[in-house]
Amino acid sequence: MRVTLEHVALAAGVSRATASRVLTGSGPSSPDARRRVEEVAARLCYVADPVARALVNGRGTRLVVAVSGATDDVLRCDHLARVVSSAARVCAPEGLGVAVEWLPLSGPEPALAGLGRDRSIAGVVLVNTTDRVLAALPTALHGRVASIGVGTDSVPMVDVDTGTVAAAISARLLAGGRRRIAMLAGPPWLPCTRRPLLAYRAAMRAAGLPERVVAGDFTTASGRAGAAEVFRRWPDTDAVHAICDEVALGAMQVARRLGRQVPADVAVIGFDDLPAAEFSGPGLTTATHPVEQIAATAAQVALTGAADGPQLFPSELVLRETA
Amino acid sequence: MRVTLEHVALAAGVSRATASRVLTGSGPSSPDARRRVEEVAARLCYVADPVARALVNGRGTRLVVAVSGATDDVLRCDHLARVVSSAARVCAPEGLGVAVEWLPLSGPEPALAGLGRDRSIAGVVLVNTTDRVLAALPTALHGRVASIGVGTDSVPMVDVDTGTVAAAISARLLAGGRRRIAMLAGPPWLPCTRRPLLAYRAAMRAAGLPERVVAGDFTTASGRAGAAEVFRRWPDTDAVHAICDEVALGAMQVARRLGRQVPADVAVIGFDDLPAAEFSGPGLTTATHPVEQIAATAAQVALTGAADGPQLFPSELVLRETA
DNA sequence: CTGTTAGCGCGTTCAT
DNA sequence: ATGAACGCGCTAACAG
Repeated sequence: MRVTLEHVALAAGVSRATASRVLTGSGPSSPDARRRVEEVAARLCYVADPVARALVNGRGTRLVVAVSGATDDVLRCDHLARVVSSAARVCAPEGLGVAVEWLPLSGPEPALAGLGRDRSIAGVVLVNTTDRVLAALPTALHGRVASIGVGTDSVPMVDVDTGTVAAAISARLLAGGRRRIAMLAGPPWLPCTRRPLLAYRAAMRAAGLPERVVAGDFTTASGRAGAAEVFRRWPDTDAVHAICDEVALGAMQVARRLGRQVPADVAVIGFDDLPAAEFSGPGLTTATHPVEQIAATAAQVALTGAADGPQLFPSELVLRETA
Repeated sequence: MRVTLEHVALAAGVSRATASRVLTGSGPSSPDARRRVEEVAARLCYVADPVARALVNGRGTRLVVAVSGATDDVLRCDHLARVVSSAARVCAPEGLGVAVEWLPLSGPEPALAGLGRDRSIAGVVLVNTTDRVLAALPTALHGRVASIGVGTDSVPMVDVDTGTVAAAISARLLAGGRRRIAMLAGPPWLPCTRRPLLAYRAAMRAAGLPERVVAGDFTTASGRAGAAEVFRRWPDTDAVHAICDEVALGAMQVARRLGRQVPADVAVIGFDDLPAAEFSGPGLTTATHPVEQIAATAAQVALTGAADGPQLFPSELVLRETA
């Protein structure tokens, strides 16, 4: 039934070792043997068992996407789904699968330590990494880990260039005559959200304008709560810079409910360029986020260990009607 | 460095076999031995290597999500991402990973046959299954496959109850006074899209109304093209029943571009309840689609082989402004 | 109930 | 250049 290396070697009249050398391309082999083995392998549709292969060379069979968050609800978000799916596409050709793991924000770190011990793990992609996780990263993982968002000297990072695009967003709002600009920022414990926040602050300082910052997370509920707080504390706010589209969409709902016209009274800009941004009425001005490309790169880096310094992908403004 | 079963057995003063029996719970073991082994395993943070385990009992290390489609772009869609991510959540605790594979619509079937041969595959979840794939399914996969959409006697199916909800959608449109109702249907080669189509036809027939069907796929581009064709062939159309939200959103764009008011002139109903449906202006009336739940169930079935007949999950209408 | 033995399928030393 | 032998970590069959 199952065609193994043994069958191939037997049919080709060589030993398993020779057949292995030919098929993996490692080690010497005579042109004659090579031809025969390859012919037999093709005819028998032989494919090496990734499991046995992983066992012997200890490379593991799966890439783990590890997500930090307060609860394991973080495993349920659409953004993560895109990351996982994209990683799965780059893993499939190697015979590898993708798994997801939740890294709690606080409490002991059994999950993280477990990743270092698990021999079946070929690589780890960190998502929403915290300083705490970075510090506690098992050394056993060095060389086969990548982080989406923020990294360290020993863990390579991949992300979209949120700093540059956040500056462009501030510039866009200022150019449109807005002067009382609020930012709906990300969670303070999430290092990768600091870049857009710093860019916003720098822009406000350069323009001689006050900062109006409310922290939250990436949900529309957070957008609603954040906008409510903004308009309560600073009723004359004429622009909202949201950390992401979902937050922006939630903020728009509240703005309208409070009698503000968008964009006449309040301009809104998000980030991610989700499908919802195109179809919202009015169309949400936002910026692109190459999630799939970032995830694919992170997976490659985690698997190969080949990191050529931090990788920042560009983001482009998508101008619609809200700003 | 690496703590293996050998270490645990040694430290507990028993043989590997006994330690294995204790930890897997298979086979007899004295209470005394059990206590010692478990204590040592916990202290050493021992976790069995899923790779070695998979090699010996031949259960495989990954679940493959196999998607039929004209091109491998089907691996890039958001819906699939949700399926993969959800499957990954149920696989992770078992030490399994998830992979994705593209099954071409035509040409030879090396991909499908390869899945049957690959010993590293613990289970297969079919997505967008065609009759052709179902017919060519390797018997080696029997008992560890599940299909999202449509199945056969030997491959269990899991899906949302599209027939019932499509009937409810037709009823809603009719109750709203619509009489010239068009359907933007799915690809004819995709069996699982036949249920909503049949429900629509039955409703039209029962109401003594003519059918207006245009086939397409699940993209907004297809929604735009479909709507353009609908309004060209039947300019008096007063309602559009779209196979999914993306199509509905595209159709709405075209309807407005053509001077139709939504919902005054044309009612629109989609399916999926995507985030974009909530934020579109006007809010899109649609129906829920428990994608994550379906995918999780399909993964369970594929992994355990425990299929209690076809599983249909209910869908509920979400009434917003477009119908 | 337990320990010993024998593989699972493959890569990789060693000899030759 | 090739083949024999060993080992990866674990479970299953057997004998005690």
